Amino acid sequence: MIRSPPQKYNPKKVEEKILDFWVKNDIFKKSIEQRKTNDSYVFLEGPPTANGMPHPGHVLTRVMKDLILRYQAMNGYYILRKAGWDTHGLPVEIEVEKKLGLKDKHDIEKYGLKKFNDECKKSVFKYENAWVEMTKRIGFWLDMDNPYITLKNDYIESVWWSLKQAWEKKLLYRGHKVVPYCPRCGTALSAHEVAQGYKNVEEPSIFIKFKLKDEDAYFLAWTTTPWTLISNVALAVHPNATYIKILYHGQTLILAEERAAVLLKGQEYEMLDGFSGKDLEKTEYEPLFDYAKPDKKAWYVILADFVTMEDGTGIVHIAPAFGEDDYNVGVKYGLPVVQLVNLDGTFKDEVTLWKGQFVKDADPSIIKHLEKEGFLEGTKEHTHEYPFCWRCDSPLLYYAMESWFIAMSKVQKNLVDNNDQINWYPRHIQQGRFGDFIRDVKDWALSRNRYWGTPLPIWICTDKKCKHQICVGSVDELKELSDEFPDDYDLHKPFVDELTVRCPKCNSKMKREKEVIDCWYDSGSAFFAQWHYPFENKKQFEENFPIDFISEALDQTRGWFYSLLAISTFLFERPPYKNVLTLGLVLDKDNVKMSKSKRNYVDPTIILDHEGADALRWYLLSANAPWNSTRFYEEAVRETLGKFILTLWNSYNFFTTYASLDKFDPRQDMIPINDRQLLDKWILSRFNRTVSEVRKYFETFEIHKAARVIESFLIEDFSNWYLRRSRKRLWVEEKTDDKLAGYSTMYDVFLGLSKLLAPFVPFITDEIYQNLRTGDMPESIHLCDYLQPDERHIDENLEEGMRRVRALVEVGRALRSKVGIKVRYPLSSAVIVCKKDVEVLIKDLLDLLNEEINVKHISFERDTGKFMTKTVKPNHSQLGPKYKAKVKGIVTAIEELDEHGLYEDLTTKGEVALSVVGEEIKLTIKDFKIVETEKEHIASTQTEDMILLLDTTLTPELEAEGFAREIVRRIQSMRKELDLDVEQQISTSVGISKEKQQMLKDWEDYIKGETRSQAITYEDKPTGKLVKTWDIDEVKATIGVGT
RNA sequence: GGGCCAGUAGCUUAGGUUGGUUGGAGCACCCGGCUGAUAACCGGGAGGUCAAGAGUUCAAAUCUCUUCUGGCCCA
Repeated sequence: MIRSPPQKYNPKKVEEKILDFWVKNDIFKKSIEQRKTNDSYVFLEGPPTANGMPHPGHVLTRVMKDLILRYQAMNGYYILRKAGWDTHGLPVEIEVEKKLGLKDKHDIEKYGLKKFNDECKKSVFKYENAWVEMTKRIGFWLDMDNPYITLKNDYIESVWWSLKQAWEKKLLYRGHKVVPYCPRCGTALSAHEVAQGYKNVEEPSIFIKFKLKDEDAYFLAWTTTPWTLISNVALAVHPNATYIKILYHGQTLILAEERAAVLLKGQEYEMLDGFSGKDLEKTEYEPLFDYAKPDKKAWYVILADFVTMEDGTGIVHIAPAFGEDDYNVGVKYGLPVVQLVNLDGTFKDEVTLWKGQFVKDADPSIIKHLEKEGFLEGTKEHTHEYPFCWRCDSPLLYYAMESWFIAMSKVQKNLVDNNDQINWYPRHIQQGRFGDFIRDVKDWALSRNRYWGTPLPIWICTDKKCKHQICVGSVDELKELSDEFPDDYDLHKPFVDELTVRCPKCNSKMKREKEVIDCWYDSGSAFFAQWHYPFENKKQFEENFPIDFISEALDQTRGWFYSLLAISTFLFERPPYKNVLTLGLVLDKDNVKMSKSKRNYVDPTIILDHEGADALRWYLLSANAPWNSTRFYEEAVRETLGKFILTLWNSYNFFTTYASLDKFDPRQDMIPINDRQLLDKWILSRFNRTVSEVRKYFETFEIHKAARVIESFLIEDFSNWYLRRSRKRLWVEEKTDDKLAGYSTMYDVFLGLSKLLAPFVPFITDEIYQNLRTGDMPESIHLCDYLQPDERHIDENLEEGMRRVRALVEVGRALRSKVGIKVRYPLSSAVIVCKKDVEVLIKDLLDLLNEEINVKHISFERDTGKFMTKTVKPNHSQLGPKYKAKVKGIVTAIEELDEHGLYEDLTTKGEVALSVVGEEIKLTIKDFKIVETEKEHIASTQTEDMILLLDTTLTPELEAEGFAREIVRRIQSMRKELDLDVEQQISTSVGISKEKQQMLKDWEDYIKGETRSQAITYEDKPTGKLVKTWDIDEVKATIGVGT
């Protein structure tokens, strides 16, 4: 039996009830288990780090993943939804350092690695509860009881296995490379980590003069990093550029001609000489500082192609220790690597003036010093992007460091091929942002000089002669090599470093390379490591590879999306996933990216409490294309609640109120669709079309479009038209077939709509479903199948006819408002002038039009002749050019003619002859404008190819009927004010003039019926529970309502 | 400096592939109507140099180029 739910919708209460229902009845588990024998749809959860609170961006990814998975599940696919946690890496260490008050790596070692890593392990799950709660609360169905966790021994063992594969393919090497380095974290960062942290900064850039050794002249160079000048060893020029020597403010300077033209524009200088870059090679100059004691020849001009003429002076200062280009060109020329900076980013002791200072902080003081020494030519504020550490926000330094690498450049071709096989949404990322990155792939700097991470499984023999290197690929292998290996072990530091490992060649002790690995490698291994492959679950791995669908935010493009592809490419030589949906960022109300530091993000739990998960989900899913950024703020979600969720609830409430009153039973009372009204057939046609569009949009992940077609179906078609037009049908006392047809249709639509919406808004849909379902249906909507459109119920002509009728209603109402006759007053007739085929489309739907614009009778005509008068007026723009000065005379002549006769003559004879100042002029219809005017008591309007005419005559009878409706409306509003039940009977007394009483006489039954009045009495002073006096168009009426 | 995405009413946005009547909606505002759906509904009004400029074309919000602004990514 259909119940009538509470009128007010309380999102939090309903959603918590449904959550409880799911848990108590194991619905999530059942939704997976019941599809166990079906084809599977493989999903991989990108593991979040649980050591920070979830924010709106995380909510968006989780909502989107859930939507797709629910959709595919309802389509019958078997989907595992294993949760995952990313647990290693710097962010965790930083948290712990803060907590323990440790300032740097030295502090950590002093504190003890075992204790430190134990703290890290604890810290990782600090916010796990908040994450689990959020995930559940928003309705993201994820198996959080059996997650994969990157810190587990099994997981690490799988990662080691994969590294050994790389080792055996000779892809792992220890290299020397200039890498972005975080002085605070004390570790190098990989390219995709650097990519996380570019910021625009405004910094001083300076022009410096380097004095030539054998001449009283200066090279003018430019830099944005003054602190690197101390380690300067060379100046680079472009071999093919032209350089000039000039006299400027009494000094001789050398710089690129092209740059001089820009920098010294409008200033006076004297050209002394010119040469090409090549001519300058090997020219020696004097160092700015004497701190460096290079072991090789330094301080001369070298040639380099990377010198640009876009900024600076065309002369670039070279410090091989601090730049990739610098390092490479240094190798070529055999330049010394002068390294005067400690690993913590401070100057070494030999730099007496600034020793111990952080290099970037020393910039202003260095600039001052250069100025004092006369080497500074000028400064300029320069805005550019500079990389910062993605976690601790320190500015990165470029450093020549030793590190372990994976030679991704060797498999670049495979990466490109594999990328080509992936479906990217949106498409442009494939060859754009991601493709660019892959085509120019750099070797992956894998090792990290840190503590909390998967240890690099490489051991090197300590014997000076042997130096044998091994990469360990399993726990058994390590056991084999170790003197002692306990049963209770933990594959982290310091355990792995405390093992005594023997060299298989010489039996000497081996020492592990002390680094841990990039945590992006951990998460990128998830597709096999989650199964402890290849040590266990081989079958499961094979069934779940490749992955059908992954989805994360745009910032993962070169993060997780890349690390998955990279690892899968060198391990299995194939792409790891087939479809990847890249999500836009979540921005605040002012279009600014949400970040902790700006504190501009909304706490999702507040919105979940106020507006609920469904409204939150619907907003995120419908606001924008998934890959576009979406603004997020509470008012927006509140609007969604009002517009969509509550419209759904109110219309559902409307249906159930009446259906329960009539004890509508879907098992017995359903009327076959063929026996229902056109209106019913129409909404079912619209519904099935909506279903088919929704499915179409899912194919291409155009989720916003899917959501919008549903929204417009619900609001425009179903709520604002179908239900509005069906109200009267439900208002009859008896259980008529038509009323049952209405209930049947509403039942069909609500049941169908709930299924259609279930993946989007899983709570309210299950709430509705629970009320509508009959015993033979699954116990939750999430155990149902998704809908297929039923083509038999799609009726093109019916939809087109209805569209036209609605268009007529629109202009009809506008017309009434224009002529000033309220809709409440009926008019006797309307005429539609249109073609035969249009008439066929709409003739069966005219009852709707009748009621909406309140006319007694509607008929069709092919032309407007009976109602409109056609006259003609001279068309000046035609006549003007032809007759010039005579026009005035022509117009006067026309005015003297009978205007009706004129039109007749023009249409029958084709022309009229006028005599103007003795001259005969013949005019055709083209020389006139045709003007149509309505005859008396006719109003006209037009839409598309249909003209609607109204007879505006108000007879006394019509006026009486309208007045009766005025009275009804007042009584109804009083009923409402009294908060009466729908069925409650009342007694009504009316105080009104005798004349109006007479008017109402014929309509008493109507008034009684509409207002459920047992009797209507006329009294001078009406009585009742509520008595009100109304002004009805200057008529005073006092009405009393009693129960 | 390069790449990608975007810029439409006060706000949120549709349309853009396939150029073609007067650029649609919603929120907010004003006027009117309707209502036994009270976080409603219907009609009307006001609000747009479709970021700017140029080009192609009979015709450009739509295609092309340039510029500006914002976002993201890279160097």
